[in-house]
Amino acid sequence: MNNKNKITGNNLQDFQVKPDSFECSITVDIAVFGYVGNRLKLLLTKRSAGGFQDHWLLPGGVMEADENLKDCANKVLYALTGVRDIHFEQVRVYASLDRHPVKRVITVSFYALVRPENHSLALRENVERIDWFDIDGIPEKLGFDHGQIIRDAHQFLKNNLKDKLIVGELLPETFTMTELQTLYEDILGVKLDKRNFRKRIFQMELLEKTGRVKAGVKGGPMLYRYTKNP
Amino acid sequence: MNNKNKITGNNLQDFQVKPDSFECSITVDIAVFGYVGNRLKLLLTKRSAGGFQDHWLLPGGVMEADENLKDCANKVLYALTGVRDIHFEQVRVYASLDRHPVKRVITVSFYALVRPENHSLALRENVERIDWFDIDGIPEKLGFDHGQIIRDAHQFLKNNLKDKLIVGELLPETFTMTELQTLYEDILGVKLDKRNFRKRIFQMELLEKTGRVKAGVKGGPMLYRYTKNP
DNA sequence: TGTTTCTGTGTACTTTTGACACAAATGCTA
DNA sequence: TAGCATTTGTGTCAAAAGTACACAGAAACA
Repeated sequence: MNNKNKITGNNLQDFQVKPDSFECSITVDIAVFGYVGNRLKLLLTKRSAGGFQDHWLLPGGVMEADENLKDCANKVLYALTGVRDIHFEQVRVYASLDRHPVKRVITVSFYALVRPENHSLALRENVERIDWFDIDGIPEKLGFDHGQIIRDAHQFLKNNLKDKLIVGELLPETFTMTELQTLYEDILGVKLDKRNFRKRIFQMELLEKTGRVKAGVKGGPMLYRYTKNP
Repeated sequence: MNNKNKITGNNLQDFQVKPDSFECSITVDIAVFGYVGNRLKLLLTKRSAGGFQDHWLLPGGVMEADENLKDCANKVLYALTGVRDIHFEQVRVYASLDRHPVKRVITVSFYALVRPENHSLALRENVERIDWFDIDGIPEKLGFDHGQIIRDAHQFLKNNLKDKLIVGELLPETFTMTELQTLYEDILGVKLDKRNFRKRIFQMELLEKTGRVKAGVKGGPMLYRYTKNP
């Protein structure tokens, strides 16, 4: 194998001596954001075996030979949360040499938005605990480089929120303006003006009134839903 | 290996039977943008061996066991263009099962901005041609999924241009406002108003006058440079 | 039924964006 | 070298978007 071949790289057919690959695992880690009790939360797990037993970890899984990234992320998400076909997006790749203590692991991170009350959490084998954490109350003891992955995913979520109304699965089918605003505030970590927020949201023309008000709340707030065909 | 282990994934220590990996190559493809003759260009190569001989390809290379993504991207960029330590950024990962005809290949794409006149191109082994193409004149016959990778990288560049003045290496050390504006127009694919563009750029306070004017151009345009410590 | 708490709304001000034209500087050429 | 052609460099005004701000009405709760 000469160096030129390595550089030009794409022509893998040319390699006869040894393959252009090395022992390494490809994994997917998912930052699953949820919205519980008016707080933005992140789903973390704690392992009952192996290293990092006293650390919290993002849910993640190993990619297999016959699946692509989306399939893998879907599989992991479904297996851990029971959620299928949720909106999630690739964030970035982590491939430092020393990020895993045992072997080379290359990880692609995603983020997903779910509504926790739709899915009960179950402890799996090798998972000792699984819990939602306030975004500003993430445990300090995180395994691997998951602290960085979480920061990156949260920033990615903030950036996306600027343009798009991508709260997707985070809210119930119908919701009040205050609920939507509180969600925005919690994701962005800032306080927003009620009247200006409503102005901004309404002129996106993505929501419609349901005609019903939410019971049990003073003031009788109107319930909204996403417009079907925007 | 039970399924639970696969799902929780991060605990690779637990696997004794077979590793959580499969035969696959990790490669890096770089969308190298340059600016020649007032046109935004993209660097492409044509192979002289292997498949896709009549197709153009992004420069790319195989990652090795002892290097991380940045090192690998630097290596590839240096080997192909002679450029070192250039600003480049991760764009995204491509991992479809069928994107390479021979084996499983997972590719991380980057983009880089260089100034072609600083670096002469050399044909390497297995590279039959190497050339700059206008961004709106990219050949149709591209190997693998490089058409998609190029579109994604170009979009990424556009998005970044909105906030930051990241023209980095694309212009010479000193340049006129018109040159900078033409570059912006070519990256974004739109016409901009001269006075509004200058207003926007100046209030970023990233440029300073050199005090010299560019010779050979009517009107005697002022030359600017980046402010050293912003 | 009174009190408390939350909702829902409009206006004035500031900032940002976008459209638009002409005199001065230099290159070019006859 | 004089005149012409081209390119630079600059300001104002209008529209749009963003920001600050207060109070009456609805429903819960006691």
